[in-house]
Amino acid sequence: MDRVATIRDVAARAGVSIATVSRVLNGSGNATPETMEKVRAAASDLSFRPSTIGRNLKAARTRTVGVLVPSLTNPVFAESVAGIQDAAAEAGYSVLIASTDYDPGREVRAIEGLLSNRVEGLVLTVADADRSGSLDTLDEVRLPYVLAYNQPERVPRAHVSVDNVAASRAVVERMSALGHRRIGMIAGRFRQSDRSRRRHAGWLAALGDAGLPPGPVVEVDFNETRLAHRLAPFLEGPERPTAFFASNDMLALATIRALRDLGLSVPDDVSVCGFDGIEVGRLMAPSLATLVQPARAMGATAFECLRTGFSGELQGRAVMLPFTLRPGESLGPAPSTSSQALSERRHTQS
Amino acid sequence: MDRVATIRDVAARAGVSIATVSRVLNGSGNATPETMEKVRAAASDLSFRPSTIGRNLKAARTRTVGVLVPSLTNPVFAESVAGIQDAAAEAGYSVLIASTDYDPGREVRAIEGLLSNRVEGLVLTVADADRSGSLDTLDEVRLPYVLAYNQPERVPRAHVSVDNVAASRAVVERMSALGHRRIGMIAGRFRQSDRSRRRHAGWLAALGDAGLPPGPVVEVDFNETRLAHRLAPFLEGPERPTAFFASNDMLALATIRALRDLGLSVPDDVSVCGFDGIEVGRLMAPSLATLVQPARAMGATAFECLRTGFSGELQGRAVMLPFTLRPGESLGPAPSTSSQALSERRHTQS
DNA sequence: CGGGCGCATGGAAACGTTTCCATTCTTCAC
DNA sequence: GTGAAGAATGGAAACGTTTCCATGCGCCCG
Repeated sequence: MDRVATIRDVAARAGVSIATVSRVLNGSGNATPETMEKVRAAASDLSFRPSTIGRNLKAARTRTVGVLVPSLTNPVFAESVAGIQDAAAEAGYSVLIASTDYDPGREVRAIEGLLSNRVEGLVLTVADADRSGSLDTLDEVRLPYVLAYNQPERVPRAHVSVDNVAASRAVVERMSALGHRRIGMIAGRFRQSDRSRRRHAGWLAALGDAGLPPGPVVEVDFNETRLAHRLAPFLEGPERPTAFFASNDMLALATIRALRDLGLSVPDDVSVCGFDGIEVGRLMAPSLATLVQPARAMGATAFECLRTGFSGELQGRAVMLPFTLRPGESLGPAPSTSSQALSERRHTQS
Repeated sequence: MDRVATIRDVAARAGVSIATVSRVLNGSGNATPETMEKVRAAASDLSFRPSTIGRNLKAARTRTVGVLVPSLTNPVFAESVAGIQDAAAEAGYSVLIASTDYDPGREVRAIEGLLSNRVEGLVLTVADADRSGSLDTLDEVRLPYVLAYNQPERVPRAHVSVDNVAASRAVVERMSALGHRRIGMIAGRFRQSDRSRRRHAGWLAALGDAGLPPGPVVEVDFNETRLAHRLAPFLEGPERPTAFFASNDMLALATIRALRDLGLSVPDDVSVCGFDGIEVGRLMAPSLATLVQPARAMGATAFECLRTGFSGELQGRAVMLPFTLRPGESLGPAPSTSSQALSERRHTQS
């Protein structure tokens, strides 16, 4: 009696067959007005909700998509998941979610789980789309998927992203226009992230075009949050960078924090620009200059691609979303007499 | 041929019955070593993954929990979802997620969807746990659920939260100890949020205990991000507050931003303390002082309560998690000669 | 040497739907 | 009035599992 009502209960109460109940409730086939009325009344009395699991079994489709992200606590992924969510709800799909916390073991288990749940497809962001066991598995079982944020270089895989190289160029060009000549980069591990590699490539290319020498590159781990000791070695001497490009916003925030801890002012001594466009960046002081990816649209678009079968026949296709450069107080003009002013201020401050 | 393998395919390939395949793969019942070997080989050849949907239908349990949050893009919810995720993965549960974006219509649809998917229980955060149609629905169908963050006042409902009143008192006591005598509050709409009401109550009580008059209360909408015009009226005159307590961190950030826009310095002119303990608060300048809720543990605990049947017989029970006050640069001592210093600075700045 | 016991295995039902097909009944045209 | 067409409805199969029950077999013990 605590059991939830089944279609059989409804049929019994309405005095019809289960076939009729099904037809009435799904609007398929015809039925007498009074039959429809009886059925609807019975269903409502019992607060009957068709079991999607029974339905799925029969229909061999689940109307469920899987989502796999490295972390929900990074706003850029949270936002993209929200976009997927919106689009999925709109289309009547459910969303089964899993996060990996950058743990390969958890990643394969998560994929196994989603596969067992017979999701119709996946939207996911992996560390390295060129070298991913999980993606190989998906290819093997022929389950459609669309990558978000990833931009595979060698293996053709359906993905939605921004043009990371062009976007990074835009950042560097901006810095260059502001008078910066020595521009460093803080980047996620190249071996672990296709995005980081691409963004580094764009940085390097733009520097070349501008005739500037590449500044220091600091590779850091995803969850590294104390960067002061990593940056300190590069901040001595007259050749020190006046600007840093961070390969994502969390790194940019950590960088700003570290620079402050080291007694430097942002942007007076050193400018910082991030990549992602997280919203909190607007609220802080100094507000974060960043290359904005349309995160919500990224998720929504990825879902839409998936739903419209984009990755079935059209495998390996890519959608590039537009990016914009959001100005912010963390990115200012290069200091004019940088070396003196800086040294003095640091002495008085410490 | 593009079909995924079923247990029947495995049985055929191994030359045994489906019953045997099921037993071997589930480790239930006995089987000859060579039979087990054959079955495992066949399953692996076909990369067979038992369909949880077939399994669920039979077992009448889905090993799936539903999660409903107002928004995934608020870090405090994202973090709690991550905690649920962790605990669920650990326990072999899948997580079906839905977000409402503070839209009641979306909320009921989301609940309907989760119900149809036959989740075994829900962890959710609603606007007002005392007046929620969704919760009434859940009570009606007797589906176990545990609230996270919510702290219902009148209706007994299982929940995991911090003691919002005590926590708010702690904030006010801290402010009072720092010399603040006029303390305002920025709060989410009371009608829409039990948390906001509780935190307001704590604020009020603590002020009373300290013999301080209640400062201005500014009620704002959830997604209101430009607060300058709302705050401006309260920042004139000698009786203006020297500190604001914001009922959540997003509001605190918006408040700091607004104060800066109005030419005030945080914390030299006005202090601000938030509530939630979001991580980004640490990274910004000034770093955010905030009442820290253990968000991840909140999610994990809520899931655990759900799993262990907490809300079945033990309906209406509550778990209170410990909170801490995280100091931050946004909360400093009250300005000594506040009125003169402030007025002058404002004039020179604007 | 025979009876019984226990182990390995298979057959079949059940879970909650949808849907094909068959059946009954109405109705209309000739 | 008769036949056919079509509408309303019901019966039953199917989806992929798990699990109860039955069957067959080998072996041990008396």
